[in-house]
Amino acid sequence: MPTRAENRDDVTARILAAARAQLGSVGPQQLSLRGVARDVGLVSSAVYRYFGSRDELLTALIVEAYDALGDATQAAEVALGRAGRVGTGRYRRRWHAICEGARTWAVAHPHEYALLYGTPVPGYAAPQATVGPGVRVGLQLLQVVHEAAEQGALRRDAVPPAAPALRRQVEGLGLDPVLDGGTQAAVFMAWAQLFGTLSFEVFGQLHGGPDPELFIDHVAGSTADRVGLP
Amino acid sequence: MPTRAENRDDVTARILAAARAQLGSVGPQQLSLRGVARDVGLVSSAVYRYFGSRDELLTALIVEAYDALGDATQAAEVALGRAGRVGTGRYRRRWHAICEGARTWAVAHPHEYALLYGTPVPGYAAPQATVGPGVRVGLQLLQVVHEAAEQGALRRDAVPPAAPALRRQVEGLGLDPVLDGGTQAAVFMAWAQLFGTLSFEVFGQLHGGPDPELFIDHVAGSTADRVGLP
DNA sequence: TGTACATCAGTGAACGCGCGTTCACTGATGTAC
DNA sequence: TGTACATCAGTGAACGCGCGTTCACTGATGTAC
Repeated sequence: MPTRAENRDDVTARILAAARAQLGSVGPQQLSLRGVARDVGLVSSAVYRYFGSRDELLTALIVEAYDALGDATQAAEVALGRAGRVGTGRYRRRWHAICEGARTWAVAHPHEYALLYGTPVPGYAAPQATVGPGVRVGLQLLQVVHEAAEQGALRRDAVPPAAPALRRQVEGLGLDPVLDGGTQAAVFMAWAQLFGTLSFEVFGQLHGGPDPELFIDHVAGSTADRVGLP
Repeated sequence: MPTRAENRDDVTARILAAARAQLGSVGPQQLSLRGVARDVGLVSSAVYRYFGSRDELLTALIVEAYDALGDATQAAEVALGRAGRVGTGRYRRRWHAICEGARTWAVAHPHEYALLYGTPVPGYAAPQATVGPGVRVGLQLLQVVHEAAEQGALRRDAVPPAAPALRRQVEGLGLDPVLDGGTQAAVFMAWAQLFGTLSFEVFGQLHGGPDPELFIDHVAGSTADRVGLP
């Protein structure tokens, strides 16, 4: 006999699952609260016991999706095992694992990807709660470079020089006390490169261009160079 | 006294203008045929004399927007005048002009930008007509590199090496007979980097990150390096 | 130049749809004494 | 342990909305002879 609280958690999870499933076949803008309610077997108004509005449901989905993506890339890194911890090129292997893990997730979940990196849902203002999960992959990339720098392994000469104004501005963000602004800017660039590439693939801009699988590997390798990974 | 054909062109243009204007305040998915009709001062069914369906109207808008973007970047290049034709760094100046022209347009027309590079409109399959206009900026970037190569000015040692499989695949696309696959792959990367960066800015992912204006300059410079521009 | 007919733009009503959200309600689950 | 009351999940009807598209129509613009 489930307690009330247990039941509540269960139904909440089922609503989210149904919403996630709906994103499997339809874009974020099309996601309808009534449709979700139907799939769960609830009357539409019942959903309001769990989420105050459609926007709240969307926020929960966004956080969930960011976390799923972050989990995927983290798992890809962890899956390297020893190869990610020791030996020449361990930083590059981790970097590659993150990039390819992100691609795998994006291709497998195009609508969830669109929810995160596509056109913002209109009238929806991303609340603070989505910021943290939203930068997980970026921080993960930064972390690899950070560790390489701590080990003195970073090849700073491979990092493209940045204008002083940009360096100062980026350093002012206080993201990483170890890395200079130019290197941090390179990580930002790599981050935008990664998701730009994924968006091109998922949104169909790469049609008639390079093969996505070969291409992401090339992208990972080139960006690894430019952030100075050995 | 306008002839019938003139009138038709005029009304078609007014419908498109109203749709474009609607994109100024609302995303592509929200764009409604009835709303457009209202703005033009027509009854909704009258629009069907000009566009067979909402999708046809969308297609026309997409082509128009791609062309507006392409015109903007081309104009930015042309505005360089002599500086874009002679002297050391002329290729880099053109490359910068294109990147910054694209950013200016994107920031000024966020919803049109979203129409082109955001989440694809659901149920809408981009027809052939959008392919040509859709690659204008990419081809423009390629052209700069192509000309540099023809003048023997390209620094191929600055281009990151690409895996043979990718080189072959890209060369098989038959886009440019002068440039090797590795260089073409670098142009593709730069292209994805540019629009990845713009999407991050327009869609709000760059919040709390690098200053967009400083950043796009850095992006343009770094990508110019990596495609081998002198 | 004038007439007869065809073409076409625009109207207004209607169809059928799905949406988010509110509200008064019922009945079951939990809590306090 | 039993009773009285409070909390809460879920119901079903309703509100008001805007949407894309179809259709028979009117009246004006064009064309052929």
